[in-house]
Amino acid sequence: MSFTIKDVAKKANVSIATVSRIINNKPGYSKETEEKVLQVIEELGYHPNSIARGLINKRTHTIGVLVPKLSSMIITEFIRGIEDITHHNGSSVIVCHTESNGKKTMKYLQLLYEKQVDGIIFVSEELKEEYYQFINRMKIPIVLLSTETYQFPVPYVKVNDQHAAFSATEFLIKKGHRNIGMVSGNKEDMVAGQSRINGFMQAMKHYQLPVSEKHFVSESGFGFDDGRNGLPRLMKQYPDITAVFAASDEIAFGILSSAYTMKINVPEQLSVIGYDNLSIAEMSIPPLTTVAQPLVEMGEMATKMILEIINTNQKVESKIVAHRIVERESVRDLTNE
Amino acid sequence: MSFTIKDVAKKANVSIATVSRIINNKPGYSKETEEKVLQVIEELGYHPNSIARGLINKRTHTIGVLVPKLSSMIITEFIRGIEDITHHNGSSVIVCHTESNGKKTMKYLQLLYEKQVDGIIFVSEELKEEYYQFINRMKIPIVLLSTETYQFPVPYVKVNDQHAAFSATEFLIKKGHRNIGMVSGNKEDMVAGQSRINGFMQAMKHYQLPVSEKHFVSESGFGFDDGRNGLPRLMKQYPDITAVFAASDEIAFGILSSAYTMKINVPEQLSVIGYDNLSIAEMSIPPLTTVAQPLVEMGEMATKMILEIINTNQKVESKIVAHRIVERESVRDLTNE
DNA sequence: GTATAATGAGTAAACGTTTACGTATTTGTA
DNA sequence: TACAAATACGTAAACGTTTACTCATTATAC
Repeated sequence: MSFTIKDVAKKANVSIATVSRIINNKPGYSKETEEKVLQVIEELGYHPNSIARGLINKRTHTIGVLVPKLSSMIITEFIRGIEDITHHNGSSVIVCHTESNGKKTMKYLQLLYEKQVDGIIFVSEELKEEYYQFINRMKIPIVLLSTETYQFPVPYVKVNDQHAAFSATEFLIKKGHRNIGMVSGNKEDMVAGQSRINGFMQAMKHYQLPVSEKHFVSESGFGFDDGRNGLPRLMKQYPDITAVFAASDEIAFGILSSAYTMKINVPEQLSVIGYDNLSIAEMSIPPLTTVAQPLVEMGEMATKMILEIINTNQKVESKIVAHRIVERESVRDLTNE
Repeated sequence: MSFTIKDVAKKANVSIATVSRIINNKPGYSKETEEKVLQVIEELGYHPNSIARGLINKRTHTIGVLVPKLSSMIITEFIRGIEDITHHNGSSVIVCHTESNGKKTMKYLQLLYEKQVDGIIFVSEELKEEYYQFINRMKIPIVLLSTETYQFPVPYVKVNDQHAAFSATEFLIKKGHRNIGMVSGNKEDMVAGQSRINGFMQAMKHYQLPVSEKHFVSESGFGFDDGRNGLPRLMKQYPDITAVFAASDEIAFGILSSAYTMKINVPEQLSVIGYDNLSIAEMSIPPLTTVAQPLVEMGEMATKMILEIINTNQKVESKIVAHRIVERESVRDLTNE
């Protein structure tokens, strides 16, 4: 293998304690010894072994991230924010995708514990009791990202889904649309399911528009294919429709694609609003109007929170972050026509 | 903190050596002790500390991945393959994005060494001498993904870029196109720059088509904006163009978007072929014809290779993987018209 | 000049494992 | 029955650090 602190100590004719003090900037050595040791370190190309450090310090400078699936673009953006902050703080990240599978999640939780991560960011998924108990027993700090819990004292950062869905729907209404449908993802989904539907309904009711079964289509997930399948079904049960609220940008892309093959022009014949503001939302044709979650920033915030808990050992407050509508070209304005 | 092997040993009235043997399936204990110990482990919820294990075993079951930037979608797909195999092998991954910055790269290389990763996958970037020297001195196994080196004895997995670019161009030619342009990314890029241009030129020459300055436009990168900017420039210097080869799918999306705003119909007025076959290539409008690199599989292969090096301590062979054309709807067939 | 404090350094224990080695007990063999 | 071999365990060293303690030397104060 390569050199250890012992080699440095020997070559510099000092004790390992002194070397340790020097590389950690703890007092207790003279200018000359410092220089000598530093030079030896340089010569040898010595780098301290952080595994050994971790063992004694109980800090591994690693944080674990649990995500449902890696393929989802929204996850990618969260991770971007997370890795950014983590690396800026001299730590690194281990990402695990659970595929929303309880067994797998527990397995990864154990893995992360065994690897002694300093903290965990739990993303876009329900924090089940079993998970919480484990994390709690093992005393691993945790924060939730894009999900929440009423049951356990765990801080989170997310947008208010119902409110955001309300805003999206309201936006459509204010653009003069009356016949509005929704393609929702998995209704059972704790975080993105029912609350977005509720927001949609609430907006419709608030503006005294009828809302019934035919306005909805629920798919099994929040992906492209769900949108592709959803639109034809929705059009069939609700032919008068002029606008649709997609529960995610990926669903919206599916809708765009489906409309394209059905030769329905967006936004001339059909308006589409998405949810998330993925970075590719501006790349679609037409560019997608959507309700933005500040995804990268949310990742950053969650990371700062976990880091704060780790460093200060104190609780932090949950954060509801603001959403906003990003208007691009997929929604037609009916009001001034 | 939580329980250690000592706690288990004490509670089970055995020595820590016995406990260790049991959790590692090494011989040397009776059925009864095993049961007793296993039960205590269960009761206590004991999990071995892999930091301590790593210290003594010199295996951390962690591999490091160095990528140029995280935002690029192609990287995301590589990582998907990498994480999959890694996790299936009971290891985990630390991803570092270097932003193609030498200083940062060295910093991360040190980080990965300090964290004692078992191996490194180096993605889509030139392996500079400085990097190699470091890795070599530290004796960290490495494999290259989507990049190669003639200078150092390091295995890689990639497609033959020039060949693939040739195929893409040839595809266009066989569809009856004669006036073909190319939007290339950064020409300086070791891996995706000149060789794709060469493949394009080679195909043009092979089919006796003229090729000159006006056929090319080079941008600073391989992203969406590069495509968006590239198309107008290309159209200006080469108005007769009927087809364009984009050096990446992201560039192709930019071209699609640019064509949309310029009211140029794809593929009726302009054909576009991309490069990569990102998973979103089928989501674009129109769905993108492209030369496919098997991205996820390439990530998987690189991971299997690094794992093999780590486990067997032997060299492995580099792999050139096959590309193929994925025909979708962005290229017009001029031959039977 | 002596007592006291500050400085510069070394020694050794600790972190939580694995494992080489030693030893007592059991089993097998003749 | 006696002895060898196998089995079941324990002891202690090692992995590469950090750090509490200790101690000698030098500086400071009177």
